[in-house]
Amino acid sequence: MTIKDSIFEDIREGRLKPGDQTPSEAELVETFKVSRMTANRALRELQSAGIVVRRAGRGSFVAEPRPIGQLIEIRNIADEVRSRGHAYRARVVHNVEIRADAERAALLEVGLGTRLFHSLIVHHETEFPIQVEERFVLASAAPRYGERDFSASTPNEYLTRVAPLERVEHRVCAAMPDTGMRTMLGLAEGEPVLMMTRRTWSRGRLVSHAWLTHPGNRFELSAAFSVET
Amino acid sequence: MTIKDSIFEDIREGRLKPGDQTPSEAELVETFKVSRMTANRALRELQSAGIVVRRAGRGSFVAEPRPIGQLIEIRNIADEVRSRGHAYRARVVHNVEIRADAERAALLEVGLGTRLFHSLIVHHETEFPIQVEERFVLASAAPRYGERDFSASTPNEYLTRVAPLERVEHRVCAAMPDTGMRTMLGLAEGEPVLMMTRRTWSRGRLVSHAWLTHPGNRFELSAAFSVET
DNA sequence: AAGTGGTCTAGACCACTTC
DNA sequence: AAGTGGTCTAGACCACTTC
Repeated sequence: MTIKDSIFEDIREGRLKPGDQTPSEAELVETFKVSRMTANRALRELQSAGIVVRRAGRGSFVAEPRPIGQLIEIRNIADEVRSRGHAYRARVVHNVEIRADAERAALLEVGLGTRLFHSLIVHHETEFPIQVEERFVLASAAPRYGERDFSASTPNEYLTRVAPLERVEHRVCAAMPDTGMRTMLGLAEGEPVLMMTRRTWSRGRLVSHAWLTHPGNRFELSAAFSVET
Repeated sequence: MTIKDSIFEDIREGRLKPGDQTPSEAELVETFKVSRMTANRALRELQSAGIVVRRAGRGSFVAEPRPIGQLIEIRNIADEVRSRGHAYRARVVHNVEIRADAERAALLEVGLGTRLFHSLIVHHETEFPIQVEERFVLASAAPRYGERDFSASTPNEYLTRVAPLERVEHRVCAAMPDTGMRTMLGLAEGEPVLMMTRRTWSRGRLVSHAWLTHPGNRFELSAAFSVET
C-alpha cells in the first residue's frame, strides 16, 4: 500500500509526469526494503489501474491520461474544453449554503437540516454554453465549497481534492429542457438535452449529487474499456 | 492464465453460479501443480476483475452479477428487461448480408466490398418498444450472424459468444428522432431519444458498429465504478 | 483444530531493450 | 554486460471463520 501510495502521490503532485519513468522494481526493493515480489506487485497493480505502463526490458512509466475511458466523465470540463483548444469560461449563477429540507435530505441520504451547499454554474466553450451544472454538496465533506470561486476552477476540481473520489454513479437520459434551462443553454425550441445525474462518494459517504445538462446535439459522452487479459 | 481461464470458463458455462465457492488456493495448488503464490495471484486478479469475491477465512466465491457497473451496457437487453420482471420481445425488421460501400467500409474500417451483415431490430419491454438496434457486423468475425433468429436471442448474445469482447466504445447523445424512428419507438412528436453508438472489438478487429436508440424519457443508462484501493 | 485468504520473503530463470 | 519487467517457487506468519 505504501509503495503504491507513494508513486501515486508523486504523480498526483506532479513530481512524476505522464511518460516519466517510475522507480524500477529493483529501486523500490532498496527504497522500501521489500522483496522484489512486493515491488513487482505494487507496480503491476498500478498498471492494472491504468496509472502506470510497464514495458519488459525498458521500465515502468507514468501512463498518459486516458483520452477516452471509464473516467472521461470525471475529467474536469474545463480541461476537456481546453484539450479541444478552445477557451473555457464559467458563470456562477449562485453558490449558497442551505439546510436540507425533506427532498434534499433524501437526495443526499442525510438528516433534515444538514448543512449543504447548492451551486448552479453554466460552463462555456468559447462563447457557447455547453453544460449547466446544478449541484448539492455535503458541507461537512467540503467545508469551504461555499467560498470557492468556481469561475476560476470547477467544483469537480475542488471536490476531488478535498474529498478523494471513491465511487461514482452516473445516470444519463435525454429530455426536453424547461424554459430556464433552454435559456441558459441558448437552445432553440424543440432541441433536446442530454442530462447526466452524477453522484459521488468519498470516505464512505455520499458527498455530492449533481445534474449536468448538455445541449443534446452539440455534446457527446463517450466511454471505452478494454477487457483485462 | 490457465487457472483464471479455467475458473472463468466454469462460471461462463454455468458449472459455477453466483455465490458458489470456487476452488481454494490450496486446491488450485494441487490441481494445477503451482505454488500458492500463483494460485493466490489468479484468484486475486479474478477478484480485481469483479468475477470473484474473496473473504479471508471463508473462501472465494463467484461474484453476483454487478447490478450497475461499467458493464451495464454490455448486458443483454433481454436479460435487463427480464431482470425487471417484464416480458421481453424482439421484432426483426431485417437481417441481411451486404457488401461494404464507401460509407460502411469507413465505418467498420474495412475494404470496399467486404462482407457485412446489416440488422435492424426493435426490442420491446412488455408491449412497449424500448430500443431500436441497427447494426453492422463484420461477416468474417461472425459468419452465421445472417442465419440467426434474433427474435429468440439478441445479436449481443451471439456476438459475445462467437467473438469474445475485447474492447467496447460507447458514445451517447440526445437527439430528435426522424419519422421512421418515431414510429418504431411509438413516440409522440417532440419527444427526444437517447442514442448510443456502440463499437466492439474482438481479436484485434473492429467487429460491430451499432446504434441503439431509446425513448429519452423512458430509459436511462447508468454506470458506476469504484476506485481501486 | 483445520481451513481460508492476506501478505511477504529470498531466490530463480527468462526474454527483451539499452548501451 | 547491465538493467528491465514477467513469471514462478517453496516457504513463512498472520487473522479470521468454521466446526
